[in-house]
Amino acid sequence: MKIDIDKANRVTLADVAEAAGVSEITVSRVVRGMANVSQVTVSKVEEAIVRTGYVRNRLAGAMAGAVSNQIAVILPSLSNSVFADVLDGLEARLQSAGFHSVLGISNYDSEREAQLIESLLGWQPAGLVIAPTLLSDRSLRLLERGRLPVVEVMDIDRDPTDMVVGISHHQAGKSMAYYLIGRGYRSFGYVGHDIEGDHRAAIRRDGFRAALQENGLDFETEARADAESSVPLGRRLTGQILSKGAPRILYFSNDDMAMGGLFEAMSRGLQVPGDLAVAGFNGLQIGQSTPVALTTIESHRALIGQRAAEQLLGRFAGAEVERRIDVGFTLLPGASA
Amino acid sequence: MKIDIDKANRVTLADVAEAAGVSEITVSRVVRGMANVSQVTVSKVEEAIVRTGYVRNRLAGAMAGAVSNQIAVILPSLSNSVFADVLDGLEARLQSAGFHSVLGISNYDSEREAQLIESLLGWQPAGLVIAPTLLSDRSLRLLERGRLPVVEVMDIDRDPTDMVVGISHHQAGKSMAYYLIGRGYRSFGYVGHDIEGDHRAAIRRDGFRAALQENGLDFETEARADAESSVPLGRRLTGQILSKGAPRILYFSNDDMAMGGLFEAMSRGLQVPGDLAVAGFNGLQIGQSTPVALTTIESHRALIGQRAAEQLLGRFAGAEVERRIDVGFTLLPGASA
DNA sequence: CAGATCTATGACAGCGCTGTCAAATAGGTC
DNA sequence: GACCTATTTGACAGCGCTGTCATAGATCTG
Repeated sequence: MKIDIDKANRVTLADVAEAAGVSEITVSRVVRGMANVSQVTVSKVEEAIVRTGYVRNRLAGAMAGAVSNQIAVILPSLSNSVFADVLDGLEARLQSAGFHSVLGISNYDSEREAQLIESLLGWQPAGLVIAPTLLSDRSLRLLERGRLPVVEVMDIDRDPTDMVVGISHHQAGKSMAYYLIGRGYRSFGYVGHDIEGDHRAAIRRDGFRAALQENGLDFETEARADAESSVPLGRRLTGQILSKGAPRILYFSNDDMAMGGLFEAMSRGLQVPGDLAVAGFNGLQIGQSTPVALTTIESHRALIGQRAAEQLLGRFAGAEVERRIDVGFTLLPGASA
Repeated sequence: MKIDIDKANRVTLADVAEAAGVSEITVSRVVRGMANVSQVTVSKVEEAIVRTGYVRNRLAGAMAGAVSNQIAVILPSLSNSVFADVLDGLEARLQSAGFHSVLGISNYDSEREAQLIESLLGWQPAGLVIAPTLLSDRSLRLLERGRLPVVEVMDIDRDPTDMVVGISHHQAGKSMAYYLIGRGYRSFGYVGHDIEGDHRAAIRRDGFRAALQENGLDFETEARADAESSVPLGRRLTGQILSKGAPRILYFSNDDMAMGGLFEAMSRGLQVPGDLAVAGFNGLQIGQSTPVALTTIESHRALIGQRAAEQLLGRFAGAEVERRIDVGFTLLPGASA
């Protein structure tokens, strides 16, 4: 389904040129803020632009000049605030440099992801930012052929096609486990959401588990569901675990889930961390405002977006930029574990 | 700052045409899935497309054919999950119809908003969706001149330029007040964030207050800050109010703030709703999972996005669509008030 | 089988802009 | 004033695609 844009009586450069009594190219120069136009002409043209109500046609500009200020952005989801945060940081930085993002949401579906890449590439964007689900071969081929700067974001645990900005989720998982073991915990349980789709959550869990095993430990219980992460899901699964004798501490796949755990414990009148300790991942603001602050790992999502933008901008400016940026994570030692 | 797209050895329609031994226009027809091409030719061309690695150039297509599948979307913020939800609903619907959104974030700044409109309009989008901050005259002129379908989203309390999808925030405020008065509350306080920027919050407050006044009541206390809404802010302001003798119930500018209030009360060992009752707005999922579920109003944000998309799609299809869509709100009677 | 009707394919122009190169004008120097 | 170096302006082609109109076969009708 496509639409006719009203082509009739649209104001073009030629119209402005005529109104100002100069040539098209001169108007073009003024519009683009180029230096080599006399002050007098600039004012004449600017006046004519206002008078005619000219709006720049970037389509034609991008076409003729082989430049674009659009950046393709592909994310797995927006209902998860984590990606909204990344997008927020990205947009802020891109926007201040005069770029716009064109969005695609893959819903953790790698076929859809490939389609999106192809479709968005068709707009000849200047760059691409993607939080990959599980890049299919087709996707990879498209990216390579694209010959445009590509930044993969979120996890740096695997090798990027071009550039990558994020943190090591494996390390994040491990770090949390080390911290908790150091705090004296020995009896662990895991509560997670759909790990098939969210491979980063899976990597964190693996890291956590690896650290446990280094210490001769393992998860005693697990509760998982094939659904997107959410507070109610965390609550429900925690309820399940509690009803069959819980471990001393629960590691959640992320803060949403952990908040659910916290609430379920509170509802049952359990003391956190006395009766049940809780740890999450992401460092969501809300988790730091609960009566018992959540022990979690701040994943600096907005910063990831920002850095991704900067990688692109650097490339555009012709700079040599690093292929791999680790923004690092911060363990937030709350009262919950 | 602009960038050279690698123009060299890019595969064009002409290349595919040559490879397939047909004319450009025939390839174009195949690419666009038009009916009037023989099956034999289609397969030849498809094979050639794969062989050459052709990627459609939508820039040129949009330019030549006066069609675009881009939709400009302008939102005040993304860190507020409310807008992320709208965007989520919008994207889902648009994407399934083959459209992409080009994003702009105004940061509640109406000057910025006007710039974004102008800039995004330059990409000749097929439509525009905007959650207006406070449309300046300049913005309005741009929209009118744009001659493209425009959907304003969020609040339907004022007249739209073209179409509007949302709810009446005034009514939402009123409804909550009526409900609470009906529940027997008589002593009210208000806790709000930056009302200058977020005029919808202001409208809700006005509605709430109007309903109070109809009953000979008014807010006894108010606490406000010139910051974006957040859980910690809600908590801090609630703290302030509580330390100088609180009213029986607090109406918060939204659920984030209300969650903060809830947590502050819990921290102080107050019973909710026994010692302090709490009401919010938005119906965030998390507020329904707390030990004491939040009394709030579900604002159906994803639905707003979805409907906005449908308005556009309807227009594109040439249908007569309503100018004003009220998606309605749902009062969620939680245990908190 | 002439004439009418489809179906499949192509030629051509042009969307609105900008890169390139050339020309005209202004300003400076001895 | 002759010559040289900016500075400012413009002519022209072409980016890659699609709308329009034309043409050549194929199919049908009585």
